[in-house]
Amino acid sequence: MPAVDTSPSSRTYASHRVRQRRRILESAEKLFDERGIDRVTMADITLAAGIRASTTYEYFSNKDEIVWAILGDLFTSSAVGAAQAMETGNTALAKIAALLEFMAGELANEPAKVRFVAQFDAMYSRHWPVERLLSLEAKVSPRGFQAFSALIRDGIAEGSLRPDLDPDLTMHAVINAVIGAQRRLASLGSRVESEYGKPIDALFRETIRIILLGLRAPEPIRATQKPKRSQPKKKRPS
Amino acid sequence: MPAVDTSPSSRTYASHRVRQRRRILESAEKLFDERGIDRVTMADITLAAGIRASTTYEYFSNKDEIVWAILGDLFTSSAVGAAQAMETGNTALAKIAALLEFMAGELANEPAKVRFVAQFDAMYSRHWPVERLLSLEAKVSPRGFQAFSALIRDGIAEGSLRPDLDPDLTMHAVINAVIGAQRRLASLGSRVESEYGKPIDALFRETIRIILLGLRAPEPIRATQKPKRSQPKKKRPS
Amino acid sequence: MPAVDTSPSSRTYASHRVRQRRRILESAEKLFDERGIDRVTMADITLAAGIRASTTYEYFSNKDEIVWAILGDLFTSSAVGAAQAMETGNTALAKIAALLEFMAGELANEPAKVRFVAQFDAMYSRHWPVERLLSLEAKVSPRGFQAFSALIRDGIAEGSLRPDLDPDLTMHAVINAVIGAQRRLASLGSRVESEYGKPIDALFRETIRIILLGLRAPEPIRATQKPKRSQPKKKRPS
Amino acid sequence: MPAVDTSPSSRTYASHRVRQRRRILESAEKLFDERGIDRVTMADITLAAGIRASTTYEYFSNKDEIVWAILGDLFTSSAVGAAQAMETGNTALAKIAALLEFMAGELANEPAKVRFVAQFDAMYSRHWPVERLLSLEAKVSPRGFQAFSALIRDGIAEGSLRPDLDPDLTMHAVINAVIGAQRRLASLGSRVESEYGKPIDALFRETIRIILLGLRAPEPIRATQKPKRSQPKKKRPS
DNA sequence: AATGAATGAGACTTCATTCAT
DNA sequence: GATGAATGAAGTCTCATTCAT
Repeated sequence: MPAVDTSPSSRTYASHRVRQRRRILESAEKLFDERGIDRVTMADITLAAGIRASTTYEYFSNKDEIVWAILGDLFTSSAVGAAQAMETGNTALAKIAALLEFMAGELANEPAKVRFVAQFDAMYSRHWPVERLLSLEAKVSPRGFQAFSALIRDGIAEGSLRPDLDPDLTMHAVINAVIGAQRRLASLGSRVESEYGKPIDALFRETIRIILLGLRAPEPIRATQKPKRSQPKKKRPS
Repeated sequence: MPAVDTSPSSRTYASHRVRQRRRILESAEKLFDERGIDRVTMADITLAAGIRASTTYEYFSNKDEIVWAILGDLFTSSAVGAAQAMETGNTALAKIAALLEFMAGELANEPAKVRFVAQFDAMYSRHWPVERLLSLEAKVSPRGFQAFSALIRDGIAEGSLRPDLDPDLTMHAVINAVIGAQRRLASLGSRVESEYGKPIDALFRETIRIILLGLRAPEPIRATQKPKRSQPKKKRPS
Repeated sequence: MPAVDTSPSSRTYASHRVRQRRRILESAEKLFDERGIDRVTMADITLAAGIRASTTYEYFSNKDEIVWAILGDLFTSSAVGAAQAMETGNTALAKIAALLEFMAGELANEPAKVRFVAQFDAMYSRHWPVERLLSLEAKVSPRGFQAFSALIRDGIAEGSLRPDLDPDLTMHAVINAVIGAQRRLASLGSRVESEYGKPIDALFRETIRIILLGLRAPEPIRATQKPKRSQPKKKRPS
Repeated sequence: MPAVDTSPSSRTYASHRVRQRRRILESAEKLFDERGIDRVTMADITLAAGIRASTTYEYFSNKDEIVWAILGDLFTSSAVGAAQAMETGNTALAKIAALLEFMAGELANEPAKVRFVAQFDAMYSRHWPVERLLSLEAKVSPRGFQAFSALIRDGIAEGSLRPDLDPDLTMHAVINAVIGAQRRLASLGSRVESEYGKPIDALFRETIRIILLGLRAPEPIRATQKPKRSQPKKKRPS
């Protein structure tokens, strides 16, 4: 991407195309969230974008391409954010905490995006061409999930994580659970508060806290000393 | 399938009706899982059930009714199973463990059912009449979620759960996370193994283990003794 | 019709059949009026009659037969009433007045019946087998419309009707106009009052009055002078 | 039809659209007349118009819209014609005569249009949204029916109409009767001649003649003698 | 006599997509 | 590059009617 004259110079064909494309994607994303992907028609999308249905085909060859494009954007920004978040931690536990915290942020700030991926997972992930999904994920987290095993191993070695964790299993399980929780909360939306009586964010952060408690090494140091006072001081990790 | 006309007294209109209804629901459930609810047509369902499209309307007034009927059955059997499971535990922690274990069983034995509910949550729960959902849930768990708060309180009192848990929050967070994890694994299906390299069941049980570790009171006994030997003995809860 | 045990003895098959048949016809007539003949389904009719759709076919071989049956009843009772009414008059003018008055009564007392025939005229009379219609009408007014010509001739002779009327045309024109007016008022129903600001009955009687004024021989009193030359000169207005 | 692409500037999208729309309406009108509104399907209409069923929905969002469009056209052209006709008369009686004559012309020249409105009145006017009907009528005859009262009053004042007419009632009654007669004759169509033995036009004109005779002031000329006592005595016949 | 069940035939409508302008 | 028009293919649902019980 060598300085595509994105925003500034705007009289070019190229920049116009980019803008139109973005408008279509934004309309689509909004509608997909409001009504569900399968309940949105091409006409809905394009009208909301202020163009005519047939024009859309100048930008996307069909509806699926729109879904893929949105998905790609979402994956990318998620992956970038997650990677950045993990850089902030010192210990393995802190890295994991930062990752989960990043996901809490996504849920709080961009629930629509989370819902979109939730839809995709539930409805399409099993039916759409696997190769394409894989290539999307590969682009996003190049080294795949191998890094996770190393992370757990590091944490055990440095003493921030429980020693009895399975390096090849734990992190996948944690990620899956947290993503699952995040998407479920996003999907239920306002129904969460009306049914559970608690704000979404509080629920999600409690989930994170419990999971981190489950990962953390059980008081390795303090064990030799007076364990009594230990808990009261404890604050939510993260 | 030797005895064809099983079920209640056959040959009656009523029993025939029940059987036909069941056939339709089974066909529908299978197809919904295979293709996604919105990608299944009434004609698909009825042909799979061995009847003609118009006949279906003698049993269900429209497609949504079929979805609701399946959903109702699923909710009911889940709720019954969950309640039974929880009766087996002595401590609060054991009850919770039994509940989560029940969900692991669902995932392992009836992934299609789990996937169906996952679809519903992601696609329809926000768009379908709320009242109906609520009445369904009310029928299923009459006392709603109040019991959860009491459970946590009991656990703290009896010493099986961490004392710093929030009785009104924790259990909701746990349930949400575990349901989220369960449904996500069910939705991803075989992709889990090909991407994570681990069987679904192992991942889910690891999730359960970590969460229970996070809930459990931190080694109240060990504090007075030699902590060294403690972990080796530890077994997965459940 | 040799004393068919219609109402009294009611345990017979025959009487049961007659009652069921009547219930079907009554339900149908009501619904036809409420929704329009083509908008009523067999299921509607039979459910309203408290029987099941398939049972209807024990009484009427199809929907059209129901329409014909209702139509036949209506024609018959109208024809009988009209004939009776006309017997009351002494002069031709009085007979005609009595006939029109009878139609005012129908409109006031049985608007639903009038509307039904209006529907039939507008929608079906041109499309349904003509022979059947004719045979229905023949049964109803055996001598057809020939009697009308004689009536006008009598009226002219006796001096109650204008001498310049065309015996073979006038009465048909009058009947057509009055039936047209009657059915239109019945069809418009409550819209008449809200648009014209006058009750249906008042409008219809004014119509009758004007027509009778148009038919009546002009000023029998004036006969004191020279009546001979007056009418011959008259020409059609307009 | 030499010049095919008549109408406004052809070749434009707009003009094409107008032409297509007209073709659809013409096909529909024809079929509605031939078979009855409810017996005509969208497919019938579109095929008759030389397009495909789905194309119709580019022009009318459903069948009802087609009916309304036709109705609107018919109302408008009728109202315009009626207004023009009434301008030709000098006296009130002449105006009324001109109006009725205009309706005779409609019946003779455009029976299909008359039949369409007859159908609508009988079948739909009571069931379709009243507001829409009213707005249609309002557009057509802005001053509504108030003008009619004035007309009768004028006629009485100038001596062309009977002095004992009710200004607020008579004209409504006349219009209703004549419309009723007109539509009935149109609806019965060829059955009129075969049953009554008289051509439609003759019957309708006889109706007009009688009504006008009923409205006209009785023999103003004969006033050469003693006119004073004649009218006051007159009472409603019947 | 009554009716539950079944269904063929179709009606209306939607929508992604193509194509000529 | 944009778009009006057109449409095939499908989908949901309705209903008069038949038939076995």
